[in-house]
Amino acid sequence: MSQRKIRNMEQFAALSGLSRPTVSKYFNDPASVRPATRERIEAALERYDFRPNIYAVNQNRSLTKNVGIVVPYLADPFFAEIARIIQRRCIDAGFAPILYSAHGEMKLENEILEGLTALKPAGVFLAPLGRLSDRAAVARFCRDVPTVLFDSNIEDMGEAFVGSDNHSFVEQTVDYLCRTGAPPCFFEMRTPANPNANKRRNAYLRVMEEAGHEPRVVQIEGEGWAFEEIGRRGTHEILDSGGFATDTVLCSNDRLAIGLLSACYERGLRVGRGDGCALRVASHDDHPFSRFTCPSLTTAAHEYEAVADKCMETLFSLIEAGGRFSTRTETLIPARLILRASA
Amino acid sequence: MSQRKIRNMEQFAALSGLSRPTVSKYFNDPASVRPATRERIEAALERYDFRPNIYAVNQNRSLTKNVGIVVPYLADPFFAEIARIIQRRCIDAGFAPILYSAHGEMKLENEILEGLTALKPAGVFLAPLGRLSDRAAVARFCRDVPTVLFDSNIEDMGEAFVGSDNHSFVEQTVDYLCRTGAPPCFFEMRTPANPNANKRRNAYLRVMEEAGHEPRVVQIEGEGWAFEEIGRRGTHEILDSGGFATDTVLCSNDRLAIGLLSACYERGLRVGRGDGCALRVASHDDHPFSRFTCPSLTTAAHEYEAVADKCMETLFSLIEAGGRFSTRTETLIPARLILRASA
DNA sequence: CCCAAAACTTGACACGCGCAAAGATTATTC
DNA sequence: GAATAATCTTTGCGCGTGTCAAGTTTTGGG
Repeated sequence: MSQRKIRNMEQFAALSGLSRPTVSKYFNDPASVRPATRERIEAALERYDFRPNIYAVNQNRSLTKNVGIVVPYLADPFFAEIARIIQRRCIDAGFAPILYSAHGEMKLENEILEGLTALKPAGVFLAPLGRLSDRAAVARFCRDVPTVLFDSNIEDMGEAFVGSDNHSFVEQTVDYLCRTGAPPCFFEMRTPANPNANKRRNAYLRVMEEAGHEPRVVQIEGEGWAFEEIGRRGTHEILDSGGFATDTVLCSNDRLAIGLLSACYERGLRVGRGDGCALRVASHDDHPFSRFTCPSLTTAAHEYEAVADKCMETLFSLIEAGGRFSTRTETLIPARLILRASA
Repeated sequence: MSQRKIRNMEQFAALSGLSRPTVSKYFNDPASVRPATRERIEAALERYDFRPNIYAVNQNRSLTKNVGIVVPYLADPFFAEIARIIQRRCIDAGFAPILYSAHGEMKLENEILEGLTALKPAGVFLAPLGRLSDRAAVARFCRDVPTVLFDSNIEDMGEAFVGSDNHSFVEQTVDYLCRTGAPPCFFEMRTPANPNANKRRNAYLRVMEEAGHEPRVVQIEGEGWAFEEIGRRGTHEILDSGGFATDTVLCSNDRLAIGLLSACYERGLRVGRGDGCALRVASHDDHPFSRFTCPSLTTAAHEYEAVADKCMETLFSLIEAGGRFSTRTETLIPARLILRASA
């Protein structure tokens, strides 16, 4: 490799014995130049290791190759995992994904959206904070940037939504629990940030009624994203004041369940479906750690890959459609029940 | 707010009744213009909502406001947490942090570094993969971009290193365990990806010898980043073949410990320091979930905030120094012992 | 070998802003 | 109120690439 540094495409074109416009064409679409020409460029590319200045490139483009991925809380392994998969898909598709986390704060989400607008991305995957989102700011963003909402739906916002079929999640866990023991009560936060929580509660109510069981919802207090601690404290409070109404608890999500299991352990309460167990616990999400709780957690799993694939597919057609869909589509992906030791 | 869209700074300057260079000065440093002028610009800003085109801005700046943050595996909550704090600090300091995860793959780490070079960042925080890193690629990157290594040290690479004082971590856990019961054996992966693992083993050997105890290292097989599963399987294998040499186990890191605790639970083996407990377990990192394991995990905690602060401080002085330090500094931050139920 | 089509070169303008020099206008100080 | 400093305006070049039009060369088919 030559030591000499290439300053711009002009120089590089000269070194490869071609004109700058031809080289420019190549970088925009390698298939648009004659094979022999492509080979010459690629040979030169190996020797001189030149990359077009992305700032100069994007200055004239109205549409960049950037794709934004915005999640509400990256320290939540569920989002880390889904972001990881989407990001990989973007790279494989030739896009430049940029990952952002709002860290649970509205202010930060707004800042991210504003900064992202300035990047002129080809498209954005946005999992909004939910209840804490600044709806006006999100709406403004969706107006300016082709956006696919995921995980957390906000009505009429973005060009499409890809998320979980919460009814499928709850139906499967409730069905299983009812089939194998007492009907579950439903354990959740009173004021959840995420709209999925409300959908899950409603699904629980419906499924229980359809099955002829009396639904019982247990709501605990707590704000923020420290779900495990909220679940742990809430469980202690419930156990201090008489315990759960049934011996079967269905948690709104795995992180609450992790806290619940932790509290049960602290009290010497055995959880599981065997003899000597005081409680059965199930949940939703298949959080990466739910395999390692004590006992391991029976849960309804997201189809991470399917969600990511559907997201990508949706964004592709959105980009091809020029950034707008005529009608907003909503895709809900069903769950997969995973039986483990807790229920 | 006027509906009319501002195309460029020229237009915006006209609308605020000023010249473009003055407005340009304002955006580069609001304090560099007269207060009266600033007010006029900010008034116009509220009415017209203009932002300089970042691509045009960065094209001419030799130094952008971008800061890269590269971690080896974002689905590991430890990295999610440290990245979160650093990112916030960057924003507060007026930088534009961009977060990347290599997802445990060398190929991806290389791609990230290449793409990051093209962004001409003011500086980069890099936590390399470690053993799996392409040393030549990392070296080349560090040559081109002002880099502060963190978490995982690679000799002589980057302008500075900020990480954990692994000796302090191990010293505190070993001391505590020896003081309160049997000296621990050391539980780790045979071929760890992260250099900290080796430092911890060496520290264990030294501290044990200094205390006059015989060190015992237990190594389990496994590749990749699924530490919990590796720890769980490894523990089962050990328990199948006679068990640990002592009733006290010190894990190299919390994620292995989570797997170990999971395996113990599956076998009905009680962990903790009370009567009827078969095993004491301690570890290192204060992983965000170690509070909720069963039992909760005694561990040596990273000073997340201190590490992040030191990282920022180092990058600031690096940027001020023009991207190069005359001598490479290494900062090691000691641990804080956190006593919980497992030991 | 000729001819049309395809692919290339040449030359030039555009993008939006940083930056610098020179002159004009304000603020500050004594 | 004059001298000085600070700030602003005007003018214009430069950054590296996209893109276009016109002209030139190469390619492939008959």
